[in-house]
Parts: sequence; structure tokens; C-alpha cells
Amino acid sequence: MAKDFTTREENYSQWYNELVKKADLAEQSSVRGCMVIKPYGYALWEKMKSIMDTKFKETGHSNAYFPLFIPKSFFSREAEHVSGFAKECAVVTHYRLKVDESSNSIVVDPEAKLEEELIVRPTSETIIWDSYRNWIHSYRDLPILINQWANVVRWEMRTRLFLRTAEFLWQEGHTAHATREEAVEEAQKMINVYADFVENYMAIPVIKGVKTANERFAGAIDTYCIEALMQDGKALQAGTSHFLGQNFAKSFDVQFLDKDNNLQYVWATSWGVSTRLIGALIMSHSDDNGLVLPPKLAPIQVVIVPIYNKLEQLPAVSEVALKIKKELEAKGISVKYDDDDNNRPGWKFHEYEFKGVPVRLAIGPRDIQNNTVEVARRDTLSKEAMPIDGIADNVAKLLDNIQNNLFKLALERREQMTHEANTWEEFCELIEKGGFVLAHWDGTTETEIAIKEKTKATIRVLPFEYTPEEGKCILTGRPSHRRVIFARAY
RNA sequence: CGGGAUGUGGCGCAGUUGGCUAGCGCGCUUCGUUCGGGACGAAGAGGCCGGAGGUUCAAGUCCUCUCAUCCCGACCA
Repeated sequence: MAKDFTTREENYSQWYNELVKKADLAEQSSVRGCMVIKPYGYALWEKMKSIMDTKFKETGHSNAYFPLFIPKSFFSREAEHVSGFAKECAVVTHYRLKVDESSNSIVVDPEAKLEEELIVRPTSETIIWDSYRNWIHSYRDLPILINQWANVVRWEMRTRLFLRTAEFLWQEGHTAHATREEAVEEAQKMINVYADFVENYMAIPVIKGVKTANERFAGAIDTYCIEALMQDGKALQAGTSHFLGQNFAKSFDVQFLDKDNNLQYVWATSWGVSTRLIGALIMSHSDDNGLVLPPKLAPIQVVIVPIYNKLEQLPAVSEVALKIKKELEAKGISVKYDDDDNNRPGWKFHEYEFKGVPVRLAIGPRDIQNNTVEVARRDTLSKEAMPIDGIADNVAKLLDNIQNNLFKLALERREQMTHEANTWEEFCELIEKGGFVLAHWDGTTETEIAIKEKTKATIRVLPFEYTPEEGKCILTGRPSHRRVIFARAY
């Protein structure tokens, strides 16, 4: 009696929502637009965090923490920055509640109005640069390479678990440099760090490149990004790294004396990825049976399910199961042995499939007799009996295999959904079908916006790697020297 | 902020032109049989129908107001 589960084909959004719930990753909070990340979802995030954190440290960065609240005046110093975020800010106006005598309810105390309102950070450039001003006086103080793991709030109109919520978790790196070149290099280095993580750990292929002026971060000179393609043909921005020029240094008056005793403004970068990556992970690999996690990120890499009739038979099975568990753990594999007698094997099989556990081992009397285990892989849903001897080596190999296979499948899918468009009609058709569309563009923001209005497609990225090619803009017919990537996006 | 819906046990829903003691499925509790792909039976627990006011002999059902949530747009990591 399988419960109905919406398929990807039927309704991709509904499939996504049900999956997030059934895999026990997260749920909608009763607080408007907010998300409760459940232990399993958080374990996944922690794993992602720890891998990225190690990479940040390897590239010379340190973690720090800055305030949640930003005085309104800070926020408004960088003109473009404020206009980019003003529409979605949560604002603190009071600092006290009181009991209203007449209605006996709690009300905001009108006496406790703040002199200056505080903005709940939508991003921390301003509050961080306010500190950097005091930290930086000499070229010897540079570079400053700092990362912060934090939550931010963007008051979105419409929300979706992991992809867009009013509050979300992320990391934001904020660096300060003596020269333009150094800052650009840093921004590019970090987009490569992200690409490496997303491709080699999350098993999601990405396209690295730069955003157009229109899609750029508010206050940046250049925004580098990695763009991924989801199963339904919509693009998802998986990470961004911004070269901020001297914009924030000028707004916050951060100057230093160089070797020649000249006063100069500091060059800046910022870069971030969020829990949105979990959304990308779900939409890249999962199927109608639930979540599919790449082994390198799965909180549980292997689950062992015992099969038995009478409870008295369990100890014999457990003995073998625990021995295998120990062998696997010795190889650094995380294993869960689920001997909970409350649920039956079939129930457990489905449970761990929903949760995306890459490998499942089932051990029963039959196996004990034959000295085998049933090994099932989540990506292909195939099962085979393997000898218990050497099981740890075989499972380790299998995990690698699954990791590579997931990337390969995702890459194939992306290639199948990537097309060139040479006429406007062709372009519209391809956009409607979904996927990446490579087309010529005349380089103007007006054209980009016109295309967006007509087709809802945006220029996702101008890839770093491209073949120069003469052509005509898909909309205006004006000359173009390269193709750019269009898609509808999340 | 425009357009459209919905609020009924934990979750998903039904409840007719107002009518008696508000139902169903899932889940939950207890017992028994089960256990190699979501088991079955039996017996239970759990509700002032989002809130306020009104119409009426009688309101989950009709009216007014209000609150909340969801969907479609505009905005966005």
C-alpha cells in the first residue's frame, strides 16, 4: 500500500515540496515565509559547511562574526546597494513591549521607539566595512580575508523551502585588498572554490562566468557566478563572488597608506553561498522515489537493515551486521544500523530511499547462511548479493562509483538540455522547452530586459570559457561576438 | 501591492436548500498475529468547526467585519 507521491512529470514544484517533507529535511514554519530545518536537513548542511569551511581556511580565510542589526544610516551609504535591497528589508523600530491595561494583551510600547531604525541584515557588506575602517590603516594591514557563517533576512513576497525563504543560512566572505588585481584574483579564486565544491562534492556540473550588468549584485563592479541547470530545465544560481571595486571603501571611508605613503582606497570582494545549495542538490539528483544524495555529502552513507522473523532471531543477524558496520566505519564510512523493531523492513527500505541514503545493506538468515549481504544502491535502485568477505572495500568502491555516476548523469542531462538558438522563433521555442539556450546578444541592458519581458528568460551567465563567434543579436539583429547563456531561472 | 482561493481532531479532507449526538482516511495508543519492498485484525484516545459580531426556534452551514495561510503575478541567493 504505497502512499501516493507526486511525480516530477506531474508537477515538479509539488514533487519538490513533498520530497523536502518526506525526506525529513525541512518544513514550513508557522512564521510567515520562514523554514524549520530539521535534524536530517541540518546534518546535510553541516556536512556541506564543514567541507567548504576547510576550503576557505586552506585559501587563507578566517571566520569571524558581525552584528545582526545594521543601523539604517550605514545601509544607505552605498546608493546602488540600498536600492538593490531596500524592497525586502525587515526593520526593527522598537525595543520594548508592554501589557496594554485595557485589552490585557501585549503591545509594542510606543515610548520605546528607536532613535534610528535597525535593519536585520540582508547581507553584511555595510556592517563589516564599518568595522574594516578601524582595522585598516596601512598596506601592512592588508589583505583582510574573512568569512562569516550567519543567517540573513530578505523579506521575500513568495517563498519556497531552501530556494527562497524570508530567513536563510549562508556564509559570506568579505575581503579587503591593496590592489585591484589582487581583489579580482580573490573573487575569481573563490568562484573556483565554489565550482570545485559544487561539482566534486555535490556532483552538480556548473558553468562559471560573469553576470551581466543587469543581473549583477547591487554595489558590485563584477559578479562572478556558477550556474547550474535543474532537472525541470530551470537554471539556478548556485554561488556568487563579487568584485566590489572601491565602492564600499569609498562609502565607508576605508583608506590605507601604501608603500609610497600615498592614501588609497581599499579594494573589496564578497562572496557567498546559502542553504539554497540544498535546493540545488535536491533538484539535480532526486527522483520519484525521493532524495538522492551524493555519497560525499550524505549524513548517512550506508544503512544496514536486519531481516528477521522472530525477535529472538535478531541477535544472530545483529552480530554480523555490527561486524560489517565496524569494518565500514574503519574506512571512514558513516553507517546507520537500523534494528528498530517498530518498523518492518519494507517500511525501512522506503524510508531510507526517501532520505537518499546512497547504499543500503540488508542482512537476513538467508545471507548468514550464504555468507552474503544484499547491497542496494540508491542512484540506480539496483540490488545484488555480495560476499561478506571484502564488503568494506566493495562498498567504498561503490560509494565512489555512485558519486561519479551522479555527476555523469547530471552532466549528460545538462548537455541534453543545452541548445543553440539562431532565430527569435527558435529562441522562444527553446526557452519554452526549458534548459540553457546559447544565443547572441547585442550587449545592451535594454535588449536583455526586453527579452526578459517577452520570454521570462534572463542571461544567466557570460561563461569564462567560450568560442568567439560572429553573429547577430537574437532580438535586435545587431552584431555580437559571442554567445551567452539564457534560461528561465529559480 | 494587484488577481484567485481556503480556514473543521496531529496531517489530508467530507459535511446537501440551516435541523437532532460533527463524519471519513492517514497518523497516534493497547493487545494479538506478522516481518526478504510501505502488514492485518480488534478495541481505544483525540473537535467548543480561525476569531468577533449579527440573522434565526435552531448556525460548521446564511450575513458583516476581522485575522491567518496558500496559489497566480511584480521582487529575489
